[in-house]
Amino acid sequence: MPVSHFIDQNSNSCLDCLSRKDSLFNDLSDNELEILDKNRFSVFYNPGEIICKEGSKPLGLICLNKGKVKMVRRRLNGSEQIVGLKQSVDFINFRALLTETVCSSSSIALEECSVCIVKKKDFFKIIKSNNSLALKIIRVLAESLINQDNYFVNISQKSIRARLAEALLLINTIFGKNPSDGFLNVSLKRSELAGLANMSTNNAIRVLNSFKLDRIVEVSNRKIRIIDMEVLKKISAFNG
Amino acid sequence: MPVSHFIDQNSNSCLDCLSRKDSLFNDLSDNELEILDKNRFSVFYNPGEIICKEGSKPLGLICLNKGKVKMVRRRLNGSEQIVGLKQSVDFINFRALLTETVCSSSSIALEECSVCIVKKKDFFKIIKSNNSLALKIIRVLAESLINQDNYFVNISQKSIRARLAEALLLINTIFGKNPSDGFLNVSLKRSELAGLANMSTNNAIRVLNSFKLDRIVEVSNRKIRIIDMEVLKKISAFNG
DNA sequence: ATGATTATATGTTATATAACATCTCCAAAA
DNA sequence: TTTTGGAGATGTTATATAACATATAATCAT
Repeated sequence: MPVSHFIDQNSNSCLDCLSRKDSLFNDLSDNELEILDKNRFSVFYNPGEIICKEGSKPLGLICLNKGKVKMVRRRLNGSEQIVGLKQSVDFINFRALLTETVCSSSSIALEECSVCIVKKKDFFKIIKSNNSLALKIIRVLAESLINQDNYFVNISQKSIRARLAEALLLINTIFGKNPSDGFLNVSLKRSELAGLANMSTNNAIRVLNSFKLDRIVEVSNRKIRIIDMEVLKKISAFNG
Repeated sequence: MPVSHFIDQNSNSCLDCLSRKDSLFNDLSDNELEILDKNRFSVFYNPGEIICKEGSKPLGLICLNKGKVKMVRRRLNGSEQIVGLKQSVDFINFRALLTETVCSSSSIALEECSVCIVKKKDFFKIIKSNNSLALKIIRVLAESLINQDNYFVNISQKSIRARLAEALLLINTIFGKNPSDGFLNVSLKRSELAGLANMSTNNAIRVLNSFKLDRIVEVSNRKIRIIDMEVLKKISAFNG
């Protein structure tokens, strides 16, 4: 499988990485970037491949430069629960790195992905000396706590209908839509929608079809287009 | 209601606050402590009183010196969901402070409580200049993300029986038991147990009674003693 | 292309949990 | 004392969602 068409963009150096501008590293000094860069390496993943597995410890700071990733944990019954979606330029399995514990979820490529891996030691060296970076990380972590909180409300309080609506809105927010045809910018199986909205695959299929009948979304295989965003928001908010 | 019996301990100065030793502030310099102390004030709360309300912004850094607190959010149907338990020396509504957003849950005193409130500006001044404190906060936040993650698994994957078992174990972990008689060190209504384990009050009552019949716990009104910790752990782990 | 495998669709049934309805008990107020 | 109200207990019913079964369609490997 060809992956070479996006090797060039990130593999030279952190200093001229285009993705860096949108990351937590946007205002590091050249000196700091050189430290991060020294032991850095890039890895490419094909769709479905595991980047970092639940239960293992991350090799280093994993920076998703290109592609889309799902964060997955296995349920007690064996099915998969999707606890997050990542795109460039997100850090992956970041909490596990910071706490030096095992990952509570696996990161799995949804499409061709390119990641950079920075040595843990190098990363810690920077945050130990760069207070403004540390403050940024605090803010990001605190924000993701709030996100998780909202996620929690969805799962614990809302009906499957509201949850699926929420899941579609989340996909729209994170991955966006194709500007030309308006379809959501990612291809997910029904079982993945189910994992994201925390319900059985069966119910994800049924609810999605009911949205389709109600002309709230357009569905053709795995391509989904949101027709009526407002109604979807109402459904997700009020269990409608 | 008399509260004066514990005023003395914390109201003098951050420098000689006994609780500080167990907090994130344990190795601040005297100079830094003086900054925190300058605009600090203490507040006492009676059981049931709201310390900081969901939807509001915290006045400053709220440091729980004494007493027990529940973190509560109101459900869509009006009932209360308990999203956390706090004891001394925890910071309360800390995320909202860090992100300067509104609180996603209310902090409510479970018994007589004493809190110190440090001016937001003073707190930020310290973390901006003290990198090792910033790193500690990063770690604490990352750890609470992991906690929330586990909480999430409970609520979304386990049966009510497993969830109630988990709730009892959590209470035991956070508040501990009375050394003399072994009863859990807090008095909660059935509806509060229900809120913590995310189920209807009815079901909390029923499941607790079934635990009692099975001789897993001893219950007398709101006093609960865990008899068989191992069985409780099994139930919470395997939906037993 | 063709068969094999996996995903999707849809009807039916089972089940966990919430909701409702009483009833009792206890504590605080009158 | 009586009264009142909230908490707890317990039986019954309703309902949302999962589980199962089977058929069809789509995707993948050969």
